[in-house]
Amino acid sequence: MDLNLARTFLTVVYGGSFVLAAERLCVSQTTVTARIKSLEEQLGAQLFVRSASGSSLTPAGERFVPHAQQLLATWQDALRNMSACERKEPLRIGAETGLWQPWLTRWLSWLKLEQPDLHMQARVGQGSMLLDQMENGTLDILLSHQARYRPALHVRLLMEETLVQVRHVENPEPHIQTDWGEAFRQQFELAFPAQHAQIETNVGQLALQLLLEQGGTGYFRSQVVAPWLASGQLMRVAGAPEFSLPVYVMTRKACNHPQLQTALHGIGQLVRQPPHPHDSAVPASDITHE
Amino acid sequence: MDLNLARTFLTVVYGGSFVLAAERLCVSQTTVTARIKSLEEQLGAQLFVRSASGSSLTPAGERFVPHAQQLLATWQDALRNMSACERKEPLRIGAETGLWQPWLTRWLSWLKLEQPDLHMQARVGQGSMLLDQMENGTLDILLSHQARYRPALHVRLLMEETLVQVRHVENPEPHIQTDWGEAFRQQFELAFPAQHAQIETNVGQLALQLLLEQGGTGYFRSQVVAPWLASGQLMRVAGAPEFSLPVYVMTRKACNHPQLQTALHGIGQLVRQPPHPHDSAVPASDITHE
DNA sequence: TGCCCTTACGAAGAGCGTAAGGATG
DNA sequence: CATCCTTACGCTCTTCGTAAGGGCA
Repeated sequence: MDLNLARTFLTVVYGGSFVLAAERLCVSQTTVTARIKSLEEQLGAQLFVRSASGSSLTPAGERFVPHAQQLLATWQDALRNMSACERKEPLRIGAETGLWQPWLTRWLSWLKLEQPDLHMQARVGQGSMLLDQMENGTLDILLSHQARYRPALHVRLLMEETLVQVRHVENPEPHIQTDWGEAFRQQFELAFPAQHAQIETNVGQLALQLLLEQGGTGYFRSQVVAPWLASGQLMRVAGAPEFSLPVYVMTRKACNHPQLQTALHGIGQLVRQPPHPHDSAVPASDITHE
Repeated sequence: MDLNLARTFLTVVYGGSFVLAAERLCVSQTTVTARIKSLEEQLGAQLFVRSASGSSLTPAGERFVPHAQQLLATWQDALRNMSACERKEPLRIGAETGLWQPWLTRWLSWLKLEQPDLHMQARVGQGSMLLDQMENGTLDILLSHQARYRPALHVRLLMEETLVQVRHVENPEPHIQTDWGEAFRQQFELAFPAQHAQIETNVGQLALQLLLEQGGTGYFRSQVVAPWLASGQLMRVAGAPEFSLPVYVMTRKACNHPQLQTALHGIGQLVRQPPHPHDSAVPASDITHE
């Protein structure tokens, strides 16, 4: 029995439906189905009554609730107790400016859920500055678009995002340039040798907000702009090349923080998940929240 | 976190070494290493001090013991509570005579460990009789060398054992014939048309015991006789053909006993494991225990 | 028809065993 | 140098996501 099953069970209980639980747990709905099914088999009893309006507990499910709570509570307790005597030094996590949304934020909340008592320190900044900190030993783990290979560092390619050029439907001006890192800059200058941006920024969300309000053209991560492309507010610029934007996660080999592996595992999980409904379904509020 | 990790942890604690824990859990020793390592990573603390004379708890490990116990106890409690209101009808398990050792015995003890409160009924007998019971609906799950395909039954090939002919090193007489089932009998008569056995039995272990004490020749499962072949008490009969002996597990599709899946899963696990050290290392005592 | 859940299936990852190597008394 | 544990590697099974289907208002 995996404690994930108990957690999934309770999430369904609290939410009242598999769909909602899936969202809260950041997994697909079929995964919730499979987990509940597995739990039901192990317990030898049906836990939920499925209906068109959601799922409600059977008597057996009702009786399992306190046990599930106890299991999770015991585990949390154990985590607390263990980390209590461990080094109090925080796990220092860095992310390049373009990456804190949504990856760093999701990552931190995942970590907080998983290790409630973990002391962590999050920094957002220029890639090269953070890379220096990694080498200094003043940063433990870094999310960046640029990799720097050193004997003391461990580099892993997390994923490849795609940058596409989009424009406001009505007004293609001004040209807004986002600093997506050194590698992108080089590629971009090769593709558009004579182009000079009217506006430059180092935060994608800022550029996007400007573009939506004032009009303009610029490069953005395809996942991020997908909802506006769908709604017709933005459109792809015909003929503009796409760029690939790798994301690396780096760690110091010398870092022996006990939760380093946990953190690495967590970010690995997150990037494999599809864009969360919340992230794309309510684009307007996403922007205003910044 | 999987509860297996907690169970493994406690087994190591009680036994004092990874090797011993591996034996008790019927897994390889590297598996124990991996599980403990995983647990240590999730807890962010080292649990054992490894030494040449075994493993002892670190302070952190010491503190984790009660939590691990609590986790397992809670889960056992949940199982008890769930099955308490379930049908009281026992899960009826059958096995053909040749299969109760070692498979049925291991299976039952695994089930008892996994589902302490499961009410079960074990029957050993002639394959055809048990097959009839399956069709009658008076048996839920059956381990047999013969398959019978019926719409109401679900058949799965569990594994293929190999029968080899062996003889006592000094004395090849008498010829002892074990009834390994219908399929084997047919194959055997094809291979040895004129042969008539001096002694017939329907229990392999009985034949083996006779053969070891009195001398003789006969067909046995290769895994079972391996230790005596190695020790030189027995030898293969040159030129004698090998026979393949399939093992099927059958279930009634109509059976909705809540623990049926658990049981199926368990036997699937067991057959994938190598012959347990105990089973082959101490052949003499194995025999006398019967 | 829309919502909620299940089934089928392929791909990625986890778990486990074998074989070989390091440490420690 | 024997015992106990770890590492490396390959295989298998599990798990998860995508796509498609069923039941119920």
